[in-house]
Amino acid sequence: MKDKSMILFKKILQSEGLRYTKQREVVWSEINGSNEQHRNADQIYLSIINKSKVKVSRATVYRTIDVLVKHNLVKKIDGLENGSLYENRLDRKHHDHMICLETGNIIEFYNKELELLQDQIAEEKGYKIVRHVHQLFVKPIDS
Amino acid sequence: MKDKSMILFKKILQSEGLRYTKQREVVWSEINGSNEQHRNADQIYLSIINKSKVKVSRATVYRTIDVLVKHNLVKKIDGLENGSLYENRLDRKHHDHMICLETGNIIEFYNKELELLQDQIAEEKGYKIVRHVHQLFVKPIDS
DNA sequence: GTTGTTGCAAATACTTTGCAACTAT
DNA sequence: ATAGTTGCAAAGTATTTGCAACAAC
Repeated sequence: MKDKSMILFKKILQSEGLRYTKQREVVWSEINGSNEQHRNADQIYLSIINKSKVKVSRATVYRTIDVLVKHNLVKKIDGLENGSLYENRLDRKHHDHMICLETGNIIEFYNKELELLQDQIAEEKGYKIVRHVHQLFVKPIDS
Repeated sequence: MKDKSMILFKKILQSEGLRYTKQREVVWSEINGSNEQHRNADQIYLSIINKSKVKVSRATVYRTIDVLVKHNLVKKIDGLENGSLYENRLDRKHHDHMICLETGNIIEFYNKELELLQDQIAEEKGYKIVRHVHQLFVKPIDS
């Protein structure tokens, strides 16, 4: 599994004419292997620094994430207050996010009807959706 | 109309214990009076500098927009590449945005069914929506 | 050996803030 | 007169970039 994802990553690097390096490996393995699904670049960077013996800089974290996002291994969540969050996308299906304003907790949701409705709205105006951002900022019902 | 919106703004300033100044007036009147519905802070600032005799700084534009956003006279559109856009919200009904990736054009849309579906999704998880961001990044169907 | 990659520090872009001068009340 | 407001320039924040040293092929 860890192996499969790394092979896939290598193929992507190849397809882009990029080299396979320890730094790139460790960035992808940190994102892909962590239970933390919603972290910013700095959290990912610090996590690597703490547990990995490989030296990696913030610049390289950002540069590697760019490649991962481009090839849909990682999803970038933006539109939040302070920078973007990143989540592993490999073997995960599409979903959007509900962000609790009281706890900062992030809840994932997916609704097929809603997705279809979106497509339809775009189509009616003569467009097709390339990507979308759908975030619900919420509070617990009893608050 | 211009008058009504300014009276409302004065009331809001009062309610916040803020003073009515030429600078604040001109920022709100620029946003409320313009046909341009999707501008960033700098565009609004420059537009004021060009046509108004009142001296206003960028800092004041940002500070005034904060008040306007807080009181729902202005909607902040974020999650875009470079900074936020602002639109007049007075006497306008809720809508979301479709952003054309080819032209940068912004198309507004509103779909009641979609709004209800959203509420329902949040409710199912025990939350109520405070605000939401829904942006469709699109391309023309024939491209 | 050649060419891509890295870390660093500086640059960038948008926005916020401290402060002394100014202005509304 | 007093307390809030302004403009300015500096600081802040997240991310990107130029470049010399370095590593993968």
